[in-house]
Amino acid sequence: MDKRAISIRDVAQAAGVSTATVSRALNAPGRVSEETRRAVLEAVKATGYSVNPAGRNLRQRRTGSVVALVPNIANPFFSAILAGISSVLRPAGLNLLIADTLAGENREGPVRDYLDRTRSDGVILFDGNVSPTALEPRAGVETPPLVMACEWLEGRPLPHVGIDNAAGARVVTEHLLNLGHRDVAHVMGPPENVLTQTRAEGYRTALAEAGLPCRDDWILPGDFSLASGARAAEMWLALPDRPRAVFCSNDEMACGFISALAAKGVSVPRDVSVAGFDDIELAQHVHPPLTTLHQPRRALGIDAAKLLLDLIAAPELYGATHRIEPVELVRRGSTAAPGDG
Amino acid sequence: MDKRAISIRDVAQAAGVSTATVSRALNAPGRVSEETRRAVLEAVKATGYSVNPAGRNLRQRRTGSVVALVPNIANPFFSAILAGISSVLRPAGLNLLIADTLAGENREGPVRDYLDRTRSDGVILFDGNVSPTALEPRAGVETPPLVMACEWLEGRPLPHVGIDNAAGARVVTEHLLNLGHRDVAHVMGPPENVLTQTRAEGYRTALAEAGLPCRDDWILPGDFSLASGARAAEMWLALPDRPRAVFCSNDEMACGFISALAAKGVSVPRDVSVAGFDDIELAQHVHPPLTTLHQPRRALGIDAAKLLLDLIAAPELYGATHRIEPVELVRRGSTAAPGDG
DNA sequence: GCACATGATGTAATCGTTTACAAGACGCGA
DNA sequence: TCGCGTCTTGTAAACGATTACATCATGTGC
Repeated sequence: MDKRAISIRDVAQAAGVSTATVSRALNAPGRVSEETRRAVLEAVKATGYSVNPAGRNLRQRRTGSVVALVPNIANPFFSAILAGISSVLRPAGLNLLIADTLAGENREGPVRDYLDRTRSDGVILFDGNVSPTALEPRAGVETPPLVMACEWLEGRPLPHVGIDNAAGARVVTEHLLNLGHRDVAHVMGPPENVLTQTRAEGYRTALAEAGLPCRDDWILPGDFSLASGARAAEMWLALPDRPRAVFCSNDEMACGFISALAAKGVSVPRDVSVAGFDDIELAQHVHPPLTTLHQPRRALGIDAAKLLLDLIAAPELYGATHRIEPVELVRRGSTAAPGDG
Repeated sequence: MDKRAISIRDVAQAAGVSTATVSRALNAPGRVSEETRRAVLEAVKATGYSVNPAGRNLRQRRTGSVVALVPNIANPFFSAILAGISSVLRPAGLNLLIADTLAGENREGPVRDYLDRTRSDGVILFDGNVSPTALEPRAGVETPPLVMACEWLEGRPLPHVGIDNAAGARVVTEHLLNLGHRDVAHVMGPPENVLTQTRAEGYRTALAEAGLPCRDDWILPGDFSLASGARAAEMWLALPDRPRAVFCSNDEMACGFISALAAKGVSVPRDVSVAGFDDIELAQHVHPPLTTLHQPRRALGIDAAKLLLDLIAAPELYGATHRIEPVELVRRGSTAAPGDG
């Protein structure tokens, strides 16, 4: 048994042809004769050869992998999306790399690292808060195609996959209004986040359409975390005239909100209706189960990966392509008409 | 501006040295004179050079990446573990690849694909149900170091990181016994799974130690899914003498169990105490919050990655190393003394 | 019978690094 | 002064694939 792994040379020798022919037989079967193709395939089987990606990548100036940059790997919101991405990438022969933008001190680091043709063939970026300079072209560094997913960068036309957040927020708010509520509060995400802003906009639009004023003191701060939802519940409790419906900008805050209320003996939805956004797994398991807006996470991942593959194949073809996945309101137990219980 | 990205040659030229010297200046600074080292670093900065991993990998016969093989990427149980892995890998200059063993038809595919030195520098395998043949050495293929995490392969001495599942299950069962329960049922995971078997063993040990018989009709089948937990609840309801305590082999089933009971008007923990295993995020948010055994998931990921790095550095040094993380019982609302409520 | 297109294959360059080996300079002890 | 180890550097050979180009045989149209 040899020490070195078998290479294309061994196959060539076994088949009695040159390495060029072996390569052609495997990658462009139409360009060799039927006879040699068979001989090569047989030699491949006999030797147990499989191509060495490092060699191929070097020659072809590719990396064979696509990187998904998420704000935080530990956030389970992304797992279904990553599964979708993986399901597209694997058949295409590409590896899925993951990294988080929060790793280390500066948010830019990982983005800069991977936004480089020698490091990845393409990037799917889930973080809309990277500094704009991180995406600037740098001298001597070719940048691979980039797809924004879920979040996006304001004022920068980049390919994007996501949902219509404003419309979604509007649907949720209208659901509360349709139940008969006239006083609807809103718990916001982190202020600088595009999702926060867009969802708040949808909320305001729905109120305006219904001819209702938008009261500033009914807009409560948050940061998308469970804890901030609980804090918002405290603020809500302290309001002189508590609105009987609350739309939280994401599910985690809605869950935190509900559980903090439960601890204070306030009943949902009898005393207050609470709705969320995202339809994370937790949403259907809290008590009461959460009314929320469903994001098709696996489909989003699949879309993002497909779009990226298209861009890799033909970088110039696409301007700022957008793919918007449809969303759906999921009515569960956490919302009800003001009188009900 | 040149078309081709800048390579080590450009740096060599700018610094007036050979490429070998540039390489040494960057990778083994002690082996060049202080003077040339400075010149090289300056040239690097001036040109904006960064090493091309494909070239390096080819020469060094490495891939620069480690792959985590999970049964199912979409399962959020793994996200915190992956975050832990990533936090160790990144500083070490390694990429984290993820793939699932369920992708495609055969469970072996991805394992075979990545268990190859030309494909990955190391593998962390979370699936204990891969066919043993998938790990067999193959002619012409060098296998990279492999670390089993969470699950393991019976009768095969492989490096492993995880917890003591038998002891954990025993602690949970003892908790129920200490509350005063004498009748404790058990909901099992998929029969062929090592975790299922080991946790069941811990359950039986605890019963035996307490001098209690282990009744076969109180051992209910399941498959680790929420739905199977709900089905187990139906079976429990149908039992002639319902045991007043149930230990579910994982949290998902415990949650399914509880919510199915709630639908039937059975109250937890008043009518029956329910405990789980894992302490997934959901556990603290169901109603009532679940008593369970906490697995330090991030720490497990960190451990697995560190062990793998050690193995990569010195493959021969380690036999079947095991690293066992301590676990902890988390008492929440789902368990109580038989009389309470 | 000739010019030329077509198809199949081999030769060798190339991708960008690292590193074995060699070589020159220098200092030091005998 | 000579021999030898140590430092520093350069030359060139890998690593393993793909592919531009050349070559040669064969077939086709006139």
